[in-house]
Amino acid sequence: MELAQGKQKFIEAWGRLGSEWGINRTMAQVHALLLISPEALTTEEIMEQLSISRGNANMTLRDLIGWGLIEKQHRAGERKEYFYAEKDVWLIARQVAQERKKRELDPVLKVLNELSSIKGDEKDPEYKTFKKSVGDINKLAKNVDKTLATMMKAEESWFWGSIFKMFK
Amino acid sequence: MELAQGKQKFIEAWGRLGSEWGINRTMAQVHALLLISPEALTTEEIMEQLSISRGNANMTLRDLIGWGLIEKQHRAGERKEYFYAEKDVWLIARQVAQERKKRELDPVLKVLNELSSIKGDEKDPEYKTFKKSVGDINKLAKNVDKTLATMMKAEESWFWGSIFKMFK
DNA sequence: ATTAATTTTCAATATTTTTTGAAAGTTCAA
DNA sequence: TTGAACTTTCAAAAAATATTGAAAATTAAT
Repeated sequence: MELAQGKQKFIEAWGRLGSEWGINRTMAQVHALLLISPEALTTEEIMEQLSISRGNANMTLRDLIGWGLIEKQHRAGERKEYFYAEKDVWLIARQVAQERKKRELDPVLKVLNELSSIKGDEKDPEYKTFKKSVGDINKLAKNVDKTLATMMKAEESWFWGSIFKMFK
Repeated sequence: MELAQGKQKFIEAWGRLGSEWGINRTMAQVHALLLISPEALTTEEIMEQLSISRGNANMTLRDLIGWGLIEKQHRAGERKEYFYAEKDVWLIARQVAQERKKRELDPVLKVLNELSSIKGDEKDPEYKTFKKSVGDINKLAKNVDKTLATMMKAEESWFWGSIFKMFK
């Protein structure tokens, strides 16, 4: 396979994966494009390479900055802004984990905790089943939460090293 | 908070989380409803409680069966089908992990492996960056893959026990 | 201050995804 | 076999989400 073809495939695959996981396809594709670009790109170049509009490019780039995945760069004597992607994949993974934890897991944990404190008749099967399921999910979610928090502070080699030692 | 109110909140929260993670909102809500039901429910009851159409209920229930999260039950002398959700949360987590791995992670790993084998000029920054990023993502994805495979076979207490020992 | 380059905004439009509901299909007891 | 109970299908409609593009806002050099 040719490099140019490979790039296309990578951008497509990343976009598909993103949309299956609740991330806007275009956002994943812009990220993919920047990930494999040695140099920072301008909005113009991104628009052209992915055939998207200026408005779309602008909003998507802003979101990616919000996720901490890319940064704006300025060049002396130039008005244009350049965009460059963080290339450290472990850092990216932690960044995404952190954002999704904050935006999605934390709010659910809050609700689960509220729901865990509902009182009722222990003889009522409706109440018992509700309490059991909510309680179990709450415990699982807390474990996930703690693990993510640790992962966010960890070095990649240490993290996977420990995982695989544990699974040996 | 009342139990009835709590149930509503749980169904809503589960639906929201589902849609943020690429799972159809209705599917997550039907699953939530069944999770907190001590008894199996009929299509009719599900339609009514969630205010959804027969067609929607039917398709959603079939999907949930496909994910291995609920099962059909028959009752002697009755024509109607009843639906009952697996209540073991750890089993549910493993089931979901397994399905998503199969449907989404495995295809991406296949593409990444192909892309990793592309040859090119080591002096070309375009090639070098492509190769590095794809290679790094590939490694990370393989680690995730192995960890999920182990999790799928593991007992809950053992799994979290090991995780937290490791992070101590 | 002016202006040309560039970025941002957002109402309108397009696309994708989900849902509906009625018709067709199936099942089984009589 | 018939027909009532129930399930499945799927084309059409609705809802949700993403994208466009042109106008407005911003910026910085002169």
